[in-house]
Amino acid sequence: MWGMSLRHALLGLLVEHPASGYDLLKRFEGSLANVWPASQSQIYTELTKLAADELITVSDTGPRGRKEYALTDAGRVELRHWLVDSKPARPARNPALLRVFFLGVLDRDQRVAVLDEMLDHAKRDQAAMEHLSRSIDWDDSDLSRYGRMALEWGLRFSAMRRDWAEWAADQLD
Amino acid sequence: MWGMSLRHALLGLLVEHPASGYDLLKRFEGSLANVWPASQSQIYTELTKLAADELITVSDTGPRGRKEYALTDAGRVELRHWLVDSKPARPARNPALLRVFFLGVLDRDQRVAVLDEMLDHAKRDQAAMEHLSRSIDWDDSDLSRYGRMALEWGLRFSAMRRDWAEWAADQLD
DNA sequence: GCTGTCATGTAAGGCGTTACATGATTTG
DNA sequence: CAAATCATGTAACGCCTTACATGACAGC
Repeated sequence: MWGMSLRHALLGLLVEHPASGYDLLKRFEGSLANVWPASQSQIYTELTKLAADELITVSDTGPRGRKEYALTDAGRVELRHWLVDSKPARPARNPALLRVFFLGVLDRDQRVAVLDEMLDHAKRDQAAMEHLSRSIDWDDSDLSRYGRMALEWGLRFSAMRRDWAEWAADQLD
Repeated sequence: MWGMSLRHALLGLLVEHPASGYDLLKRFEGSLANVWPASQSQIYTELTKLAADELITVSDTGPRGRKEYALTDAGRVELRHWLVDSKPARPARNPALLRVFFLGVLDRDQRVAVLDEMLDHAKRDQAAMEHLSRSIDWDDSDLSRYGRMALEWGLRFSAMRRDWAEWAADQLD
């Protein structure tokens, strides 16, 4: 029962208005990509399953086989349920930190290079998020409001990684 | 080619001395669990594959079918290669933040509850890591040294999440 | 002798990635 | 009419989780 967050991301995006798989795909390429990346094939597959489970329905069809999906009442219930009851996520895998663990295998120059790369990465992410912050036109919808909150999380996270990488590089005697 | 970090975690742990699947499992239940959780079945399966690929070999056998694995030269090369060349990990999925995105679906009390839960979670993680920090006997090995660096990352991360959750709760009303 | 720990292995099923495959419609 | 975009769907393969399954050895 736990996990399956793609389902809930899709349900969440359908709260405001119906959308096609293609529309939803675009949303996942935007700000959502930072929080929950999803591929085209995954989205279409999951939409089919959601429809089979009657959490969404095809509300309209358009040119080129376009199918617009709308949330059902059951879908809305499921989304609320997940929002309220989903238990804390277990520790995420962190490939970057895993590398840090084994830094002792490398020589000094290589260690410095690894930490530099992490620093750069953090800086680039921060820049990207600041750009995102400026490029999105924030209206006063709920998604804007809470999307901004999520973005602030990302900004603080990047800042933390930046600070840590600087501190860590300092620690290398 | 990218991904497959469990392999490299296992190779990394075998750098210092040979170990059995069971030994390695214990390591994954300890500090490594915060960075790269792995289950028993996964570890045994991956060790078999690593042996088939000749990155490790069975260096000794013991009672109860115990098999001790040691790193081969090829394994050491592969580990170094991964450490130096593995490209930045793409954005991790973040179920907690995904919930934040859709907070608008809930009513005020429920929103507060979600953010409170995130705050608690961050506090608990921080306490757990501080406990870990005290309970591990840090020697002057590489793994201790860089393990401490990774732990510092975790502490800063928890602190950031704590601060963010407090800020976000403030934003609500 | 019983219990706990040591010790390894396999199978089913879900989720994710990449790649393949196809075709309609709009726009210049 | 050519190219870009819109639009959906399927298949193969890998990783991870959960559960099942088995048995040897040590200490009491």
